[in-house]
Amino acid sequence: MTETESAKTPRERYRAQVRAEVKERAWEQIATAGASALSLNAIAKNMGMSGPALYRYFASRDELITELVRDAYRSLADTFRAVAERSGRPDLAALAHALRDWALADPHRYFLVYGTPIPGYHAPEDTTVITREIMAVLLAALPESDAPPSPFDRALSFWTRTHGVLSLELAGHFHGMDFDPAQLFASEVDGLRQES
Amino acid sequence: MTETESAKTPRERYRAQVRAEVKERAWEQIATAGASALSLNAIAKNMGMSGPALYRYFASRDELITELVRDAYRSLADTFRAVAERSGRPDLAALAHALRDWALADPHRYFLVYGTPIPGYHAPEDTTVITREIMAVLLAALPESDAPPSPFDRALSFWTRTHGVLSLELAGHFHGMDFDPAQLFASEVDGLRQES
DNA sequence: TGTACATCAGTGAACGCGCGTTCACTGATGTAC
DNA sequence: TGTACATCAGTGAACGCGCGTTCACTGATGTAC
Repeated sequence: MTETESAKTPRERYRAQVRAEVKERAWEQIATAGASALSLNAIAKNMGMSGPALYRYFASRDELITELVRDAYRSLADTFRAVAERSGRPDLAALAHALRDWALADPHRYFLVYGTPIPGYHAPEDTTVITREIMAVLLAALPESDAPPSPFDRALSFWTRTHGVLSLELAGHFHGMDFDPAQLFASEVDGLRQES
Repeated sequence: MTETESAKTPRERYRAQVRAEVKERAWEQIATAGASALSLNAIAKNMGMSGPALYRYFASRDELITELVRDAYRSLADTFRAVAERSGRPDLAALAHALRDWALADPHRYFLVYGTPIPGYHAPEDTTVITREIMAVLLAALPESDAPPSPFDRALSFWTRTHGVLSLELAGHFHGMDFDPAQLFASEVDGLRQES
């Protein structure tokens, strides 16, 4: 028997399952009332358990949030990697499109990572590893050019432009304005090509 | 005696003063713990008053938040107007610079307006009047061009690009990356000119 | 200028609520012989 | 296969906390004659 995922005792499998369900409910709760309203007691009640029971699975509320943040980053990194692997040489449009889909699929997950920082909560250090992974995929889609801007500068522009549209769109700042955010998003990314 | 600001009874002046102080403390609290942690009781204690006393000045917590949101919008609109009046024909760079200064001066105020929506809270309808005012100043800085994009489209790009840099910068996503956000900000706004 | 009354700011007690977290305990599940 | 023991999931009670909000009340400020 090797040390694979499946080499788990029934108890370990059960633990993993409960942890997963807690996180699922946590996401539901975040989607309803936002990240700052995340409550272990409410999640427990929702699962038909008593509050203290969850302390078998998460040391504290902060640890749960940290897990969610990590999962969100991981999910985005996987999405980017999938795009890169599908198309041999990924182009910016494909990555942008994937990012937008990822954000729209779960706006609260997006805001958990890229929104207003949660007061008193500090993201774990190791997320920088994942962000570098995301950045690496992006840089691979940006071949070195003769003149400035450098690939790194263009990657930054990609990042700020996409988030500019997404954060305003998801926060509802385009409500009542008669235009298509998807088109604005696309043209902002497209503009990256023909700039000096 | 005319119906001017100064034609207030001492009691009215006192009320206005206390309301102002409550809001001041509210901003301090937001700066420390974020908008979702805003608490009337804590503000009252901070002012050396009992909690219920504030209900003479604000009908509810939501009304206080609404006031703060309105003041924040108002402040930005005034900033924009001041730029427009100072320079006869305001250019984008000046407006962008003013926006950035405004955001950096009080990141929490920025996030209250443009950050992750506060769960369960809905901004008052009349803020759209102020946002239109801001948009009008911006459009005045963008003369009609022969070819697309239209001034409106360029105003949108201005808006999303500036917020893209600002929201990522203020949320700390540039930490540890070796570059100057101010320069990125400037070059993003600058790029608006030379695009198709 | 003085008195009688109305207005209004602020208090303390109370209500009902939910939070994170600790703790001693019960009962079920797994392990060793 | 059966028994003895260890491990661990989950419970209910409790602690201390703070919240928004209502209410009956006191005392100070302003108004009318």
